[in-house]
Amino acid sequence: MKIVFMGTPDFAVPILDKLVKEHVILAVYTRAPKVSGRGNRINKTPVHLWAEAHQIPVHTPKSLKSEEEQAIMRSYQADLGIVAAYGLLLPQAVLDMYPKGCINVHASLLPRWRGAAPIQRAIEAGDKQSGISIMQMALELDAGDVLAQEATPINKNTTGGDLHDTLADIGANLLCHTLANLDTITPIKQDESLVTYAEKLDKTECLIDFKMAAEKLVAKIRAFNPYPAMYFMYKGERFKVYEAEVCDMSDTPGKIIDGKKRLVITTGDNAINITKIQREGKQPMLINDLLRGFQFDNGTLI
RNA sequence: CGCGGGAUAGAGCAGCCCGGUAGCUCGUCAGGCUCAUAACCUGAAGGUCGUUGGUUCAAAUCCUUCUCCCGCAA
Repeated sequence: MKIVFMGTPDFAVPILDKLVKEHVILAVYTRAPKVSGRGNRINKTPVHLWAEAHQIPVHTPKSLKSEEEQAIMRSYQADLGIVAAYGLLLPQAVLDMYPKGCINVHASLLPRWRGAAPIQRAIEAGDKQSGISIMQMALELDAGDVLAQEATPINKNTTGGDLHDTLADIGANLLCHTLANLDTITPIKQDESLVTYAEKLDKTECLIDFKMAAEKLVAKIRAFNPYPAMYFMYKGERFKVYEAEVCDMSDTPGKIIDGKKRLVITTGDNAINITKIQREGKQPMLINDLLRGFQFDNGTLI
């Protein structure tokens, strides 16, 4: 099939890799390059770079609402639009533009976790599984009829990064499988009573609140590993926490109980034993490595 | 030119401000002790102190070039 692809982050790249082998990608739409990163350089999105490497035309409109942009998109005369974490809303005119409509790859088992950060929110909430939903897009966000789903388990060690990679992979395969069988699939409406929303990740929620329950905190740390990463401040320095486990011990929340041979800090109900950490200016490392040359003062309240 | 931290033994760090034979914790290897151990004791190996040039009697340390890594902000 002839396809116009719309996507932005890393998540979309494995999907493109797979898609390009089985279909014709006429054009790629992605977010415009913007000033970002160290040195404030102008950086192109991962999808943008992929498209350039494959010599496929790239468009980076700020919006698809204008007639002009829609006319450009229409000129490709594609059969189908594919969307994977694009970041722009598609107007009805765009959805109607393609004979086969627009199909979206979403990283959750819809109707659970519609929205911006389904991968992290699923882990944070303690879900036992996540998955990919392929859906026929509707105007309302992530509300379209589901064409296919595939689940994957979330276990005690699954990080946000792990799940991201796994789902991108599943998404690529499931999308291609779905496209191959598109004519035989019966779309299924989402059960509106089961809808939940995955709030966008916010920097302000990354500062660890040690009054939280240990178990919830550990889940959030896992969900936010490796990005955006939960952290705490100690003597004016930021420490990102990548891995931690619940630990039986009770005291004033936020107190360093043991900072010499391991790092145990109390929480609202219990305590967490931090096992992987990153200092400013350093790579993430196991706590044992850090403690060979760096020590936390016992009894310090964070 | 957005702000800032860092590169020292296999790992993690100190030393740098106030130049003077490179150190700590751990790991590794050898030996010892022990019923036994991730315990303890003794000993050993292992570093052109990221790169370039300079200052100096002398540079990990002061100045300079470049490379790489990372935190913040957006």
